[in-house]
Amino acid sequence: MYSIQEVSQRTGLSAHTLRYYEKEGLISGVERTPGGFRQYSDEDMEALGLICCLKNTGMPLQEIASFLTLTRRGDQTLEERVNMLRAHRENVLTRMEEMRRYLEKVTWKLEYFTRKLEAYQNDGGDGETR
Amino acid sequence: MYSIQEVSQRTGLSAHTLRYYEKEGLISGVERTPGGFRQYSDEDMEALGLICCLKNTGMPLQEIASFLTLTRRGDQTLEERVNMLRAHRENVLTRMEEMRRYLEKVTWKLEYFTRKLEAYQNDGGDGETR
DNA sequence: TATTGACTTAGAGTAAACTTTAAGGATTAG
DNA sequence: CTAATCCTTAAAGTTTACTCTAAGTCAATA
Repeated sequence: MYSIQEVSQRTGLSAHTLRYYEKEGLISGVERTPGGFRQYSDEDMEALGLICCLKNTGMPLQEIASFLTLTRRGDQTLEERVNMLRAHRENVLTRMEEMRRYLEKVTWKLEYFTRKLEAYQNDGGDGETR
Repeated sequence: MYSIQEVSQRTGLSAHTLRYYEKEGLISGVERTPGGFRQYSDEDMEALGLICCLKNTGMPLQEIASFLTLTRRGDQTLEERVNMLRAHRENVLTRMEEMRRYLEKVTWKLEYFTRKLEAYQNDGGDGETR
């Protein structure tokens, strides 16, 4: 079992954010000490791993919350979850491909500017304030 | 010369967004008709192309604005611009690699759930509400 | 000429994902 | 025991990037 601080360090999410995620329904059923402190189980950590994974590939928190709500409803929601993941995966692949194309253009621009800079420097643009 | 509607269609940015970008200093010096309507030149279109490119690779609008402000100051800012682009390119590459790793994990999860779903369906989970 | 529809501005409103604040209760090192 | 630290909730505030509204101006057409 892990305290909220430990979980924060392991996941890179702030304690604030962890509570926020709980409020938003991303995680639920986190155990508490008699004093009311959160105690995260390994299962919770597992779920948080998936949350980060989906978040970092651009899934909105609301959709992540839906996904994890389905997970809690058990195997009868497997098909829906598979569909969600499949759609998400396609989206990510599309975005990555788009990104790759845009990055190519950035690379060309960079090369163009680099050549232009060299020309400018060789041409006496350096420090010559005459 | 293009009207704001034409530019909107060509760039995929709404007319609202185009005016917003102007207000935020991303573009400037857009010509006007006697009546005050915006008339975008090919140069403006060129700049908008770069803006979209940088935006779609995740550069914040503020930074894009800085970049284009430097561009307007001319060749003496070439070095700074090259540095910005280089740094941006590195960031994008890093993010893409991170993305790739996260997507891999999503793919595993998807495969795992798919197998689990098949097992569930073959096991009579289909419509049997008994 | 009248009307439709696109354009103008300033400024308010929205959505997502936090982040901070306020006010106070619990736990632990010394 | 007590100070320091960590925890609690509810709610307000922040940032980014739009998006919309209101009130009015301009242009083309029937």
